[in-house]
Amino acid sequence: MTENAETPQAGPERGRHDKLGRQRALMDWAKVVFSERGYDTATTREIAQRAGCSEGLIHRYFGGKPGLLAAVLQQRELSRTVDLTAGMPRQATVEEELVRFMEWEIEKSWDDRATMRVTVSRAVIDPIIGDRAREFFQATRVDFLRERLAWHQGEGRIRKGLDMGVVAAAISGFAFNSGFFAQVAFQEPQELVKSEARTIAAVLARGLAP
Amino acid sequence: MTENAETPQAGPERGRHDKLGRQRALMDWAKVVFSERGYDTATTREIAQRAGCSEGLIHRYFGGKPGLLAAVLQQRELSRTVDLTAGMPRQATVEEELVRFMEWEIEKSWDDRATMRVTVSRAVIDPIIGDRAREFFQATRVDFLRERLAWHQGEGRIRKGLDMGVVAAAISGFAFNSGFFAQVAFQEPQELVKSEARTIAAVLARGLAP
Amino acid sequence: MTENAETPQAGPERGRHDKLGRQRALMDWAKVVFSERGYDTATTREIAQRAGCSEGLIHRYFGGKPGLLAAVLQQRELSRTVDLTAGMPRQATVEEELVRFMEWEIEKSWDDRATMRVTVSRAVIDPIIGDRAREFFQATRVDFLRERLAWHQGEGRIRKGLDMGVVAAAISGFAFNSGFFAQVAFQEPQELVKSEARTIAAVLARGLAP
Amino acid sequence: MTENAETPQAGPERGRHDKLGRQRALMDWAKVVFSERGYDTATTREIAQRAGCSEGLIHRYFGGKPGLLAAVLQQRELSRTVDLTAGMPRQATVEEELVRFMEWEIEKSWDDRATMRVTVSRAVIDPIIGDRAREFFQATRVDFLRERLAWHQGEGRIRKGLDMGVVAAAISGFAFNSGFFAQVAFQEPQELVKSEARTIAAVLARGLAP
DNA sequence: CATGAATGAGTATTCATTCAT
DNA sequence: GATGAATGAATACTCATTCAT
Repeated sequence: MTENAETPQAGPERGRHDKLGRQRALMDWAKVVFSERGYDTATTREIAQRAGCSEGLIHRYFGGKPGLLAAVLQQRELSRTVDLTAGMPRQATVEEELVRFMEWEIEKSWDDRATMRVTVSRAVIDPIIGDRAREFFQATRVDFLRERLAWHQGEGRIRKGLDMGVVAAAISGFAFNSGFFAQVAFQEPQELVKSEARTIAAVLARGLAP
Repeated sequence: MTENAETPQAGPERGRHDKLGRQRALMDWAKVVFSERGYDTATTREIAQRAGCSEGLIHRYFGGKPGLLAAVLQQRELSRTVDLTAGMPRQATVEEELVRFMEWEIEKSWDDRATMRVTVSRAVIDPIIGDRAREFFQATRVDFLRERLAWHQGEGRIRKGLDMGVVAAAISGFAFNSGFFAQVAFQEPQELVKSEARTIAAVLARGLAP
Repeated sequence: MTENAETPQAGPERGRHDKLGRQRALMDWAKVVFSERGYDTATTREIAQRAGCSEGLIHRYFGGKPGLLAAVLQQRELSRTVDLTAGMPRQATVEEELVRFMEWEIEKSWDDRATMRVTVSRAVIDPIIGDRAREFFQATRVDFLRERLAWHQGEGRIRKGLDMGVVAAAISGFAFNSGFFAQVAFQEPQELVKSEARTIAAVLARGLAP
Repeated sequence: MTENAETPQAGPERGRHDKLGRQRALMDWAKVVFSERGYDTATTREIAQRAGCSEGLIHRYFGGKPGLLAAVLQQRELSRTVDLTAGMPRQATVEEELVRFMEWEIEKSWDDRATMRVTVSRAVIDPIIGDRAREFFQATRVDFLRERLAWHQGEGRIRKGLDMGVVAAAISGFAFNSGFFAQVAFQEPQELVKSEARTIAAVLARGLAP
């Protein structure tokens, strides 16, 4: 739940050969600077300075400022998907399944709120980032949740006739809204957000039951 | 459902003295341009050109680009709560109530997509705008919905013991997500979004029932 | 025969509104700076500074550095063509016609050697400028000379059966070589160049005679 | 007539120690890249990449980009006068002599167009290179042609009283113009250029005859 | 010796803002 | 009051060169 991005590792010593270390430092600080200033207002110069290396590297390694944002976004979602699919065991009840899913989203959203702010702010405007963001934010999560719900449906805990794809999409959207909008953008306290999520999970579970 | 903001009135004839007409044209086109390009990427030149007047006026009237954004953001707050309370009669069932509420949100979000893009894109980054946006996007709607749900609860159509404030907040968040994110930002077709909303409304209504 | 481009008029007073004056100053100083440093090495900053106005104007008025070069080139050739066709009366003999033509080319090349240096240096490499330069350098002059020679041929001073188009092209090329290459690039003294031209004109006239 | 410079030998295998091979590869590709892009626009990176070795070597071997250009420019001076005098037997008529000379120039210019582009593009701007270029392009050829013409004059095929030095200089200039400018810079088809040259050779021969 | 990672000075271009007309 | 010409500060990106490996 801590914001690990606020104080990235210092980059490699000046002049030393360390491509990987510099790429990492650049991406880490990009997250910070982008989130402090917004994508447009952030300057490649500041990112490079704080990462402790030369501006040109941003262009050499990532193909410029837009490439850097894309790289940050990608890296973030890669690690998150792994985390989602690996880290969450199946739950015994639908309600518990939904609660876990929402809590996970809420916590993860908080962890990298910095990156999410920039990404969303940009996605709303730039269709390229928008598409990418949708894929990242939604697709993997909806797939995951649909599979879980379908399994519960198969086990007879959800009534037949409901399309789990649609339900999963809707619930995933709700979770995203809680995690990002309510919590990050509108700054509601996490406990409140989570409690709302639990309430709604209960209602939904009851509504889904046979 | 038509986008009234995409083609604002052309401003007053060039060179004519018409302060009010020019201010309106400038603000109308600012919404469009800000929403098309984002605040930073938008240029005062383009706004002025499309509004049919000179760049200098943006500074004279609004104190520059930030002032213009502020004016746009502020103006919007006036007009919306009205139609919400006025235009929507109480419904006989909870499901119908939720369906209406969500559809209204989805349609309004579409009509207003230009302004919403600007606002959200900024709100996500700038906490001050974020606060204002929350109040506007959420508070009024949550109040409205809570009152409605409480009424249904009083009528015995929703089981006791549930906090309608929490439920209303959650549902309102979901509606916002459908209307703005799914539909506007991620460009899903309105019919799909609405159909998802109806499905989830049914599930929720069932979950709320005594 | 003086190089008028070396000390252009000072541009308009700073801040004054004078679009035309600034365009002129910019073009005048572009000639100088381009010729002093070469196209690539010249900087828009220096051009603007010496012209006494802001860098942005180069982009607003001419569409950037390449546009500025093109503008300079065009203006120069425009005035030259007028000069050529207006200023040269028909001569009584073929030899005199050729001598006059060559001397004109040699003198004009010297007058704006600065611009020619840049243009040629660039034309050799950049096909766009190359094509344009060929048109300017050759087409108008070849047309002019062909017409003159055809007239002499009609008068019986040149033998039938020779294609005046081919002859004109060749002679024009030779003149260009004398005026620019020998004189400007290779720095041979003008008198020597002219005397060579006169000699060859005599030989050619004799060779063309019936 | 084939362009041997356009596809130089690939350099030595990567990482192998082969100083001489690398120097040659670097110079060969420098000619090509300089001529394709011009000196300033060419990048050491591209040259090194195409030569198949690392950028650093350009600095180690040649002392940087300017040094590489100097090396290219210098190397060329060695090889050309030889084939001129060796390869061309005396002709029986003046016209044939001129035709041969011009055709030789046109063909050589084409073969060497890469180097010529670089050289001319620089010579036009840089007086030092200009001087060297004149010596090379002109002096040797003028000497050669003067000797030939003087011989024809001695044989009574050219009228007395004409200064063969002046005539040779003029004709050599004309040949240079055809070979380089018309053909290489302005991209006229070689056959057209040659045919023009033949026409003018006939006219000149006739003009020179006693 | 050869590599390629790293540098930083330098450039064209953009744009909000000012101000002469 | 309205215009649009002019400004200059700011920015992403390039590239010759250096130097750790």
